Amino acid sequence: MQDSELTLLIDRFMRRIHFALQLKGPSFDTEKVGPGGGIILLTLAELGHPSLHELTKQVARDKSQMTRTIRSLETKGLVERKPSPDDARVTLVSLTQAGERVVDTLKEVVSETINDILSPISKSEEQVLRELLERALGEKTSG
Amino acid sequence: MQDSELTLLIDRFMRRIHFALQLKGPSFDTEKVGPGGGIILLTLAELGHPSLHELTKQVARDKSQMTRTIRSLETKGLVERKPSPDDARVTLVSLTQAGERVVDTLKEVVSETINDILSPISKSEEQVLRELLERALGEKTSG
DNA sequence: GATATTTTGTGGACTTTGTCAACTAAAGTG
DNA sequence: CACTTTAGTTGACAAAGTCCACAAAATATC
Repeated sequence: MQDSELTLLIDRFMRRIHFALQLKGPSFDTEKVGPGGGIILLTLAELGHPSLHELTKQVARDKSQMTRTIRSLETKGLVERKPSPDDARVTLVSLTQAGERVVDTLKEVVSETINDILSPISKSEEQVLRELLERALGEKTSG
Repeated sequence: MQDSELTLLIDRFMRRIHFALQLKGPSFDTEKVGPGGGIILLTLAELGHPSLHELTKQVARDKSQMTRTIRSLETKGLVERKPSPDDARVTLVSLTQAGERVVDTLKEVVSETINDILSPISKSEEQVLRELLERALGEKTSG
């Protein structure tokens, strides 16, 4: 009944990450993808070659915004789009090699940041945290 | 080294809540405080009579934005501000009775929403989740 | 198989948030 | 008393989110 607390915790957590990354930002975000672009690149690395629609559902953003974000990433040469062979309506999106390099940097910096923030809890607890969130979100628990 | 995943999970989690609340929004957000206002009201309920500065740090938002959000909540009669007796620079903020009623509604709706989202995990696991986040954020673990 | 209806993606217009820098006034500091 | 720091406000601008209408392909319905 007092679970609204959890929302505040999650919100604060995300903002902590956001703030910390913003400080480091200028030094690593050479392509200026920003937080929005970053999350999409990382998600793309996870999904492989999703359609715009799948990507939109996964990151829970508005589809019109997804169109624009992807276009901006495409302009920067970090992302590729090609029509699906199966369905002429859908566009498949994937990382370019340049995009993958950016993802590598992102992963490193984000992991570092998260580690700082999570320093008060142990590695095994961190694993528990991740597992719980995955289950709650209905994602693979197997891996 | 692969902790960037956790960022994506947290982001998705928050967005799930955001989306779900947005659907319910019109039916309960009669004062139109929006997500930003809501988080601040809930935080106020937690903190009591913080200064603007304390509130800003807690929710990790920009101080200029805090000024504006609080003003808009004040205009709606949900929040009160009075100068601190100790320090003429600081403004203390607190909920009005109307504000507390809004908080009650918010808590209820948010809890409901969270419960839906957290249905794949058990109550005790939820407790673990909260405890871990609190520890990570350096908040009271005692209570 | 011509006609709705749904799905996928795009574009425009607008609101809300976020960011940055300048500025006032009160404390604190030497 | 000058000098710096802190709390809060304001303005201008950038980024994200929201809504709505639309086009084209796929699906469903008759």
